[in-house]
Amino acid sequence: MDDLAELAGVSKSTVSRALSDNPLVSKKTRDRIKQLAKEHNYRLNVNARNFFLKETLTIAVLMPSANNADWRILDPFFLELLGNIADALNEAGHELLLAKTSGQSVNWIEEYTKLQRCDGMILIGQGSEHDKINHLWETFDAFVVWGAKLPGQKYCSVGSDNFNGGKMAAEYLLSLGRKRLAFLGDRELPEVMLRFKGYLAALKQAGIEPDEQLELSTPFESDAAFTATVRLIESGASFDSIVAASDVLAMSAIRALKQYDLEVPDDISIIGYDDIMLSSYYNPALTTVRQNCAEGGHQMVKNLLRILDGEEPVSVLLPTELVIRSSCSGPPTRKKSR
Amino acid sequence: MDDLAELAGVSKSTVSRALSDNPLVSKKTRDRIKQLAKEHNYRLNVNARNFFLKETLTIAVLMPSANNADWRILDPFFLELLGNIADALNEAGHELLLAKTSGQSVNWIEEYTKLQRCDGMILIGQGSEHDKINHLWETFDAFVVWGAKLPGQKYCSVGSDNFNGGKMAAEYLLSLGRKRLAFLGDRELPEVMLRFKGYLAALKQAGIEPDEQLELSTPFESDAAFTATVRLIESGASFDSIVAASDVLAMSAIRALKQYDLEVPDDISIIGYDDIMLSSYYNPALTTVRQNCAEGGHQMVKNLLRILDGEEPVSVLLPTELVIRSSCSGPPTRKKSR
DNA sequence: AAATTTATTGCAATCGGTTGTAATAAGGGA
DNA sequence: TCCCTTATTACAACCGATTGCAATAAATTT
Repeated sequence: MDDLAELAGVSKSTVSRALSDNPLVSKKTRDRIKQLAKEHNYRLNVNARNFFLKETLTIAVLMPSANNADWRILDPFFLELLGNIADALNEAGHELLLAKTSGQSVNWIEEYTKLQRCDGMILIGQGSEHDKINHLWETFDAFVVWGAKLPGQKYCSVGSDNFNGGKMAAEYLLSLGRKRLAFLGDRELPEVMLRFKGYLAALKQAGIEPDEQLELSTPFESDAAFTATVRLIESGASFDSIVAASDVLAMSAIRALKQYDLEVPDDISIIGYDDIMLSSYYNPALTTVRQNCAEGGHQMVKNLLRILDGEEPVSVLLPTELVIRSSCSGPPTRKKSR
Repeated sequence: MDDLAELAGVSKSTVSRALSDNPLVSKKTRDRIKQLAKEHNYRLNVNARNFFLKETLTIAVLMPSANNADWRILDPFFLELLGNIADALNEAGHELLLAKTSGQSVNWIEEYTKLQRCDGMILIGQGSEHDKINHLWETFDAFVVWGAKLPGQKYCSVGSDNFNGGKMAAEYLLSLGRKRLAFLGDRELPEVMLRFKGYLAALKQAGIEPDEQLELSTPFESDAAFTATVRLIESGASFDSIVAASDVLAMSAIRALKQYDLEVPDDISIIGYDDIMLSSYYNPALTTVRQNCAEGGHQMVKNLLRILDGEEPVSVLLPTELVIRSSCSGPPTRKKSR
């Protein structure tokens, strides 16, 4: 920069101001300096700048890591979400740092930010840490979480309207004439819990008694859903449809059903959640509850930047949308349902 | 840090050295200072440190962006790969910056690094930029690419043995007694081109004349593969199996086949590539060529760090592995194949 | 005990920007 | 023409670490 200043015959400070479009510098010299900078392809050292300004223009995204081990077993939905966050961040001129806790505690979030690695964080899913996160918020607020909106929640979250999504899914099956709906998903996760409550609400509204036998709570991991479905089938419990808490779970379930020669959608109808890209490619194409993750990404970024500017964030509940494809149909045609 | 120095009754430089385990400082004071730092939970300002040392301990990963527009339409395989890169980077104590070109030219790679945003880059796929990248390498080498190993290539790449993978896929179908193999994939991409060549080699070896009608070159985008398959079916060309250049393409193709009441694997067998997580969930479960993307992630990181240390990188060709599931079977049983 | 070597520690410059404040140049009115 | 106001530009301190080199303290040798 000193060199550039010399070239332009001005001082370093003038160059600095010129490059940042500071009106203290006359437009003429500003343009001249910018021109020179371009010619000599001078690049501003972002590191130095960030160092002085104490900001990083970087947001870290913390992906959930199942059992703090590898997160290769990630749901494609989160990855799509990540893409959308990246887009939104880019538009806002920020960088995206992909972070990983590897079993750290919640206040690692604060540590990490204070370390000046990032200006703030986006957490994907509050998991079972809701209380801790709520507590963290009291002293440190530079984060936004993707997930459920819980009672008494103080931090800012963005997520789909899980209760309604679950309700919508169950209602749809009921409207098709299905009566024995199973629920599949890990209720430890608050988002899933809400979807489950929505499912219960729909049953209640239809005057159907919930049946605990049909409430499958399986961990998020790869094959647990498959096994759970198999167990359900073998238990002999009667069911004619499944509300799954994610598309991946739905797919696992379908695989299990096929193995027992149960046809989807005829014998058993099944509805997923998320509408990941591959749902439409699936066979049968998955009827599912769509989460608008593009909007979600934008809202999270918007809120985080708002917080960093000292403004009030506003949690948002994105509307969910039913995407009807072919994995659900009217009441069982064959006798094979149980 | 000054405060800490005062607290410890030593100078700032001693503190700095103590915290970085410099043997110039006696072990006793080193421990004492570290202890104090912990007590007063002092955190080193990484930004300041990086600024001085001119390094960032950050590696940027550049994901391919179809038509320089949104990369929401990303193949899950790349996302799995991303996860593995993140793991490898973490082990090596580096951060992962997720970058996006948004239509910039190749030498943006150099710009970006020189800007001190990262120490180096990992490019996912060389796309059609092979020559430019090769040229860039002459003057700037802080990057590694995931992709094909091409003749005359100077830069370092890590990727699966695409030629062999393609060959392996075709050979498997041939070994099952299939004779009319179609190929589905975008040959503009060098990786796909190599798989295609492997496919051709297998045909040749089996004494089968390739048929241009069966060589579908479709862009990577979402529905192109579906349409291409439909066109193939409607063209009336006779084929009994498909070698797809990715699992996602295979899934699209299967959807098209189903629509025309062609059974997979009986009427048409189909083999994918990648072995993404959902392949085993698919219906039918996809027989596919597995790329070891965990190993791939590690190798890329290892090579990049090697380059940054001034050592020679070594391109690697990962062995591929055939994963047999149920989307391929012996010769067509029904007459429906065309 | 003095001299010399070796082990620690401190001083001060430095990285490459930004910005408050002082200094200078330009413009306007009397 | 001179003085005062306003628009530009320059000076220099600062951000928070690292490190070469000088200085001091401790240990060893004579």
